Amino acid sequence: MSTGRRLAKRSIIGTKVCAPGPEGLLYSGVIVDVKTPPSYMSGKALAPLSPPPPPPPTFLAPGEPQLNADTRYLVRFDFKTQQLPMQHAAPSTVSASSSSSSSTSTSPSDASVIVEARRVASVHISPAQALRRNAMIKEFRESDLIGPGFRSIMGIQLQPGQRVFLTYNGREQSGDVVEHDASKDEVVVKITTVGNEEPIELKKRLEEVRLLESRRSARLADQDRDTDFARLADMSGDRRRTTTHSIEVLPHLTGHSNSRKRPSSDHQDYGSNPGNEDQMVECNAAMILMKLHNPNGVSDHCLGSSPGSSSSASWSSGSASPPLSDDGHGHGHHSPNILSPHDAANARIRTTSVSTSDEGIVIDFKDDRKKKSRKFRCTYPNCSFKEHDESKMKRHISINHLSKEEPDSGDYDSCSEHEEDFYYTDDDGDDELVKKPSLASEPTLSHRDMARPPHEDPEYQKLIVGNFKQGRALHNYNHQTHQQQLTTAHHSGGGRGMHHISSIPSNQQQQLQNNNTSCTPTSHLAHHNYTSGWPTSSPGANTTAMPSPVSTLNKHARTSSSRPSHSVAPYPSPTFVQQQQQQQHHRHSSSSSNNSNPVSPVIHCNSSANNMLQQLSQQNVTVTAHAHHSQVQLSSVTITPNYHPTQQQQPLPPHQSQQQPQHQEQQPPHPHQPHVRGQQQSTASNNLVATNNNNNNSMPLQHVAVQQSVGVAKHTPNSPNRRTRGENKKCRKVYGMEKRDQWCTQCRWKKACSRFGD
DNA sequence: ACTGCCGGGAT
DNA sequence: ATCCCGGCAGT
Repeated sequence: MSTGRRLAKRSIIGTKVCAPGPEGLLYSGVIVDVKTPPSYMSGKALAPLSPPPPPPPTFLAPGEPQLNADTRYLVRFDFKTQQLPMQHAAPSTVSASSSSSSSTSTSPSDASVIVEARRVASVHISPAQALRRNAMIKEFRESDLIGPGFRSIMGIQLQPGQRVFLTYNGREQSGDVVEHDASKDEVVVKITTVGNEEPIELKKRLEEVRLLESRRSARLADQDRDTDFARLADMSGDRRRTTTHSIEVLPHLTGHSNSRKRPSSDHQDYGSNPGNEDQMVECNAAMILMKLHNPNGVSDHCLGSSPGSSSSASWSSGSASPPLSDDGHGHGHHSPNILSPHDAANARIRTTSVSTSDEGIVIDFKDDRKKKSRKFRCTYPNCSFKEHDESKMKRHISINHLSKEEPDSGDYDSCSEHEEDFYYTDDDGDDELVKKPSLASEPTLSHRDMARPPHEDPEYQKLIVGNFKQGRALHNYNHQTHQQQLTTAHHSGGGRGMHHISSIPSNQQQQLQNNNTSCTPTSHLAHHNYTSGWPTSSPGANTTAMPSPVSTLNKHARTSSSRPSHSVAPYPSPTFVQQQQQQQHHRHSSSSSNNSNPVSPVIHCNSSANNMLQQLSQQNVTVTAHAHHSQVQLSSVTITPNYHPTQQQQPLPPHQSQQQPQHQEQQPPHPHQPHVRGQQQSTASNNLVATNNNNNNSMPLQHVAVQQSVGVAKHTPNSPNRRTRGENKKCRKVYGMEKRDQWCTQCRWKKACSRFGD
């Protein structure tokens, strides 16, 4: 701002808000100044009459007394003035006069419009300042502003054409309001999705749309961009499809103009790299990865291991937009990621409704030949019915076990209720070897679950958790007869909720997974394969609740410090760990509500780890799970491509250091099972390694290693040796923001305090 | 939400 | 070397 010093972080100045702009629309902007009542003069008279305004209160914290209803906020809109149908003259933008007289009160409100031709009389202006010169500044009352600390979007009547942001497919999309029916709380938003020329219209509730773009770090934005290969592939053309707005967004909105923005070390900033070479490099890398995952060249689900990415990146790159992760059929590998939503949707539906057992990710590797030879086995307790025809199987379940009336159509595939899916399983011969009861539940991860990083979208999680709870509440009903085998000791809602998933129409599941937009289905926590068919599941496998690695992703316990003063908590002994596991077991896995990641239901499942491993094994990845030291909880998961065509994983000795892929001679008929169980039950091991070759096609052996390292000091990849947070007072605390110049240099630089450091 | 501070970019 | 800031992670 006007002071050379950088603003205090919590100064209200710089806050991003939305304010009414031209045509009754709301535009984003930044508070650049606050005028408190004493200095406030009538907005209309402001520009011409007032003397040069006093320097703005630089360190004005929100909530400070002088902020009251009379306070006026100068908001600099993010768009450029030239683009506006407003009438302030462009010349004024270059006038350095502080009394720019060109400002006219053109807005419907009493806010005055001025153009920032600032008191910065200095000769030199930075590019950023130059940019700002084009910005339009208006003055608003507090009540005019929408944003954090001001009004919320609720209660606002959105005008058609209003630019809004919403979460679509797990990522932020901008769109334009087509219509807002406040009475129905329904906002129709038109968005243009990548890879889809046709804008689509979504119905959202008001609370689901945002006026401001999410405040995401440039890095995250990069990550988002960079790892979305579908998007990349589509980016050759016009990257920025803008909709009807003619207002050009300032570059900084899109994260490109920040001169300080560091080019991410692990992510190329394509935004600033118009030549697409880097994109190509990364695309190629992605292709290679995918080939690694599936040497057969069959199009693969991109589980998303971005090259060189850290743990979080690995997952989040899986954030891979929905379209790119779904279809494994027949696209070769030329552009596996480019799918029309239609295709993707079909694939998804197909996956959800057809695959019932060992699929999830796996299904996509199966070719048609495979499918033809499939056999389905009823998993309902005490029923060993087998059937080659899936429809018949469903019919069998429906009629015999679910006591359903036969639907008119008799077409179980198109039936919207897929409860039957829950009670049968793919019974391929080779599957049978693998599926011992102890292994219990089938992989419940559709690869979508794996690919999508819900932690990236808090809204998404919120929604789903909410839905799950809702579902739990709603579904205390007639399924109890089918529950017996689920959990004997603890019959709380978790199991029921899980169970319930089976009755969710696959298209809804898909929609939920995919899109948290309008549809609000009920409970979706788990996948239909949740254990029910496996009454003899071993206790250990059955209830090892493993909280979602995704939700806690990338949280590394800071257990080591370069600081001597830092006391490192003793790691729990392996026994302790086991006790923990058992406790959790006894507490019952219905603690599903504790799990914040309903999207990867495998986590909730019996032997969920195994399932996940199975899934991941198909991806030829190594999963490294770092557990929090005090719980058996995955604190982070690292997935790395791990191609060992001729080797398999072997269980790690408990003391073995983690993150070392272990190998084992290939060829045990069904290797993963005993190993996993052994580990889980007997061992007390901090490491859990599962091997798995349960793939039904003849892919090369792959392995998965999940290493639960309990209590082993882990460092965040980018912050090894991070010192623990000091207990002592820091300059900030001692002096406060007001006396920042009294801080020690380190504190000023956001470094470890050198004055009060511990 | 706030805060400490690391990593790393800019100058 | 200094300044600055994004962002992670602990509280």
